[in-house]
Amino acid sequence: MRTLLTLQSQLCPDLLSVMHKRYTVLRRIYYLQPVGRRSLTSSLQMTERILRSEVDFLREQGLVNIAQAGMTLTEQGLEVLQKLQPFIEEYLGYSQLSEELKERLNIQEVWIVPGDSEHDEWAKKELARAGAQLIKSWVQEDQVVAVAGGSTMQAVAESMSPTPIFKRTTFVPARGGVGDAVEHEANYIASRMAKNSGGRYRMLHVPDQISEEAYQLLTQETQISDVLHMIQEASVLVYSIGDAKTMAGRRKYGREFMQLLEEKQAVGESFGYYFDRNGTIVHRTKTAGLRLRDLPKVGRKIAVAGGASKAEAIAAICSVFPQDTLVTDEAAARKILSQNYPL
Amino acid sequence: MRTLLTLQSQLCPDLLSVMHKRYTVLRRIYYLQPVGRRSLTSSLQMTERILRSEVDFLREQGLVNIAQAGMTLTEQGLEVLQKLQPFIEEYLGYSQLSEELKERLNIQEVWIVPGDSEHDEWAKKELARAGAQLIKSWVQEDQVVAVAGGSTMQAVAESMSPTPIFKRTTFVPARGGVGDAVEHEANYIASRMAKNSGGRYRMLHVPDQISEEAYQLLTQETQISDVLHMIQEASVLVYSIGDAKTMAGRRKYGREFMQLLEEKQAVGESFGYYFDRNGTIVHRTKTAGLRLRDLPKVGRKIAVAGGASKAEAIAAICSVFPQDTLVTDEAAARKILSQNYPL
DNA sequence: ATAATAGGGACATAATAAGTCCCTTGGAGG
DNA sequence: CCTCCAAGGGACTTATTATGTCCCTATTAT
Repeated sequence: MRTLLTLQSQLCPDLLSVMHKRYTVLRRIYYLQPVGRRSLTSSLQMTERILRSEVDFLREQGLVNIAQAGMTLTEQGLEVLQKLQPFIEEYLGYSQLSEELKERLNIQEVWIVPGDSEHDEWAKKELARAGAQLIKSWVQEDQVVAVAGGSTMQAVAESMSPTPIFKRTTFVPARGGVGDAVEHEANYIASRMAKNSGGRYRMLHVPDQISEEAYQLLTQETQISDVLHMIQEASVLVYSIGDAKTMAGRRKYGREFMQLLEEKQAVGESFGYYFDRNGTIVHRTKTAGLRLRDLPKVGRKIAVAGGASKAEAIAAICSVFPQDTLVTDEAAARKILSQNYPL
Repeated sequence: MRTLLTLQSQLCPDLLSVMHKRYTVLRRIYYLQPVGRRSLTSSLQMTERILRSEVDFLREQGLVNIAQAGMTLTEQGLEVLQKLQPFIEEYLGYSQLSEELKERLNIQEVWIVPGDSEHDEWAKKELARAGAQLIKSWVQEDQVVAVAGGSTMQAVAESMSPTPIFKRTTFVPARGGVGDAVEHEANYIASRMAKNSGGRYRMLHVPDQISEEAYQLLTQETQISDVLHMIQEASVLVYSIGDAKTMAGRRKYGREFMQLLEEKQAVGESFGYYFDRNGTIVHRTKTAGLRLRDLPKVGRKIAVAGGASKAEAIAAICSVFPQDTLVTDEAAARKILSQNYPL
């Protein structure tokens, strides 16, 4: 069933919102029947005229009965109401979830996609698609978008599609390479995003783990300092959140490093910063790029992360710095809400 | 799955057609890609402007890629196309079916609802709902609607909903009682239709099987002759089709009558006329009301009948007199098309 | 009786869809 | 190398639809 709803949300998103609106009207009539137009409008917070058009339509379809005493559901209307309920709940369970998450994590905006992106490839694509759409809706001309690395970010990059605005958008890596596989490196992802969206990109080639002297020298190169400046002026930051266990398996760092993370109880990582469940930074990768203190200047910070195993890390990063937008999946959302992570 | 589509077809039918339209565009692009706007318009028989709006939307959703060389599907677009296919086929399989039926039976208009109304209560309601909607869309002010009897007609009556036009509509039975249960009698059904639609009704109380003398006397009563005149001036006739087997079980006629029907190979009945598979009338109930020779004067004749077992009867009645509208279900439609009933 | 609430009609206006025409660009073919 | 065709895209007008606004009449409970 989910499939149809998901497909429709791509092919005709209005369909679902209209369906939802009419369903809401139906349900409200059912609860209050017989009810007049005026009380319905105030109850539904619609303008009277709009409500009236909807009601006229519903009557035309034979779903509501409209008489002197007020409106009532017909037998058919009741049937539709009842049979539609599970679908609607599925459709808007997420918006309810997202409301709860917003409050719980103190985030301005939360998008939730169905499923578990950790185990379901389709769900991961949905997550990425949502992220890509969000970027598209937020970017304006001549802005810089800083992107982090990781497999989720890669999926986002592949979901980008061209729009005229992107022609004047520059994608930059939030930080230099962090020792991942090439296709997960921020540099690569910035380039893919630009490729798929029709935008420009700049790379930041600063090796990890170099001496302080070498670093200072490098950052004086105009090629590099230019990009560094762009990064610090980024209007949008898009990043994902790694969880401790996956990090442990993937990073090429040595055993001591893993022990350090374990000792300090790191639960997650984002663009090179490792944090514990209280949101305390326990380690930072030594590489050039966006620093924590640059974040307040970034206009929009979009976190894209899903899967139940990342729940703790997602919850924790909200304490690291104030989030404004989170794109996640149902699995992570429910896990976060079901557990009492510290604020 | 069917449920969601069915519900949506009630709650937001126009949006489903939008979905269909976009799907068609997607599919055509897939076949012809890379394809230009002009060739698409001629191929899809849309105006250029409309096609353009749709394509813009699809690009916005990241489903099509739009480049100098023409339009192509994105990976996502292909995915949506493929996953949506079964749903679309389900949604419009019926319109294809109805095209075939129109040609096969030489009917102007055919409506098909999902399922088998013989075994599925929900399907029967759908059938009735479609019938009721059709009546609603055809009736104009101050017209007379003649209705026949039967359980299907009863369901149609219960699916009627009020509309201003019905206030000036009169429902009359097509013929007098035919010895069925009260709730299946044409008289009762006319009254229920009027009740549920907000219209007026007149009854025709002429007993079956009375002597010729008594009949002549009765039809001179103004009460009765008035109604008879109304019937003969009916603008819309709504009737169902009974199949031989059900008739055998339900009628209260004696064994001789059943033998007669069997002898003459009757396959169906409509408003008192029994016919064989060639469309020859083999018996007519002796009761007052609409006669076959009145039919050409009736503006619109709507037959509502479903269920596989009625397939033969439905096919046969098209030879009895020219049909213009048939409302049936998937089961009957497929059965009719799968068999070679005589023309 | 009367006040409150019901639905419904009518019309202006805002928003959006659709029709129409023309432009620039890139590539295939002469 | 040039020409021409078909590609997408911009810009404007017109038609259609949705919405806002205001007011009317009928019913019903007090």
